[in-house]
Amino acid sequence: MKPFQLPRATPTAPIKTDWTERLTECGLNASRVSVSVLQALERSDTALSHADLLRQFSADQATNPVDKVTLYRVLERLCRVGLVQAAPTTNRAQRYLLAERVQPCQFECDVCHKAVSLAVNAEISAVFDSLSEQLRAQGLTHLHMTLNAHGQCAQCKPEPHAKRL
Amino acid sequence: MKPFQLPRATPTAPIKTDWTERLTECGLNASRVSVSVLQALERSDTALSHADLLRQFSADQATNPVDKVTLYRVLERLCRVGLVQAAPTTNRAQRYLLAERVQPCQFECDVCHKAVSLAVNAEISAVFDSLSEQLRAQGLTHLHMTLNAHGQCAQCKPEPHAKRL
DNA sequence: GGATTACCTGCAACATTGTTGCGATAATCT
DNA sequence: AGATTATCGCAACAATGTTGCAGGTAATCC
Repeated sequence: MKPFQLPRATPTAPIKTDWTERLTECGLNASRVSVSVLQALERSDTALSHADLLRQFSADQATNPVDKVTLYRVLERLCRVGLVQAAPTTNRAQRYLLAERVQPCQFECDVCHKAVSLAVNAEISAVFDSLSEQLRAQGLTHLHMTLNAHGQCAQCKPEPHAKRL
Repeated sequence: MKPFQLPRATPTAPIKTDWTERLTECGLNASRVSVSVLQALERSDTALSHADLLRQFSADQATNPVDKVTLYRVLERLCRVGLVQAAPTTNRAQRYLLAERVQPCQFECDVCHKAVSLAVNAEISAVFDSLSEQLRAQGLTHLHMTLNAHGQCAQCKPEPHAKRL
């Protein structure tokens, strides 16, 4: 199984990166680990897994050690308040990215787990908007919305009626 | 954390349930475990996890024993050929259902992982169709497409500017 | 129909990912 | 500064998924 990599995130607007203030606004403490995680996600082009983040932190272990359990809890908190978004993959590895950078439309290969971003046109935006409304009407706080396609990429495509694979 | 439950699947058309034939068409053997899994998914109203299926099979262990590794591999095969669909959740537990029963639009609460199905209207169908085309153009075999919204349900909604949660 | 080949199954051991409990520490409030 | 409460870190654990390999079963070839 080839490694999974989310495509580059392309933020549409500049992100407010005063993490101390944003954490406070969300009712969280501006703690060392929380801020470090947000900064790491901000620096990264791609969505990062728990393991990725842990690796980064263990690199400068002397200056900024982070426990794995703490990291899980920080990520859970950041997701809960909506600053960060978890992107589940069929890979079973959770990946995290700043909520502002969520990719709305993606294709993921069920075999190799490669991801491809799809173009977002006006129709899709309209659908997202109308669904947002439907969600609010049902008392659901909608933090983000994604459209995911699954299947096989060109490399992994099976011959449909071959006797065997 | 409350247990996660996918909503009832509502197939739009009757499913062709001659699993032996369908497996053969896909280039797979109509083996005991494969057929059992497909039948179990067919019987079930909801998407089933690997653990759910294993529990079912161990109930009639004498007649139909299934190894957990075999089950993982069967599910992987069925997903690969597109008969079955894996539905990843933010829960980290993979759930499986017949591809024909995939729910296209869902909301999942990031806190309690409860899922709610959303109405599919003509606009959404149109978007799905246009994306299907875009996928084919890129050499991607599109087996299914889902629109997922995440956030907090009414029960789990945080007070936005409260001092603490 | 028997040999060959590819597919499928089961067991054991292992790897990865995430969780719980609890005492210690650090951030925030007054 | 002192009280209060969120956050952190460690250890142990739980759940989920994977690899390697030996053997079994089904499909194909001659």
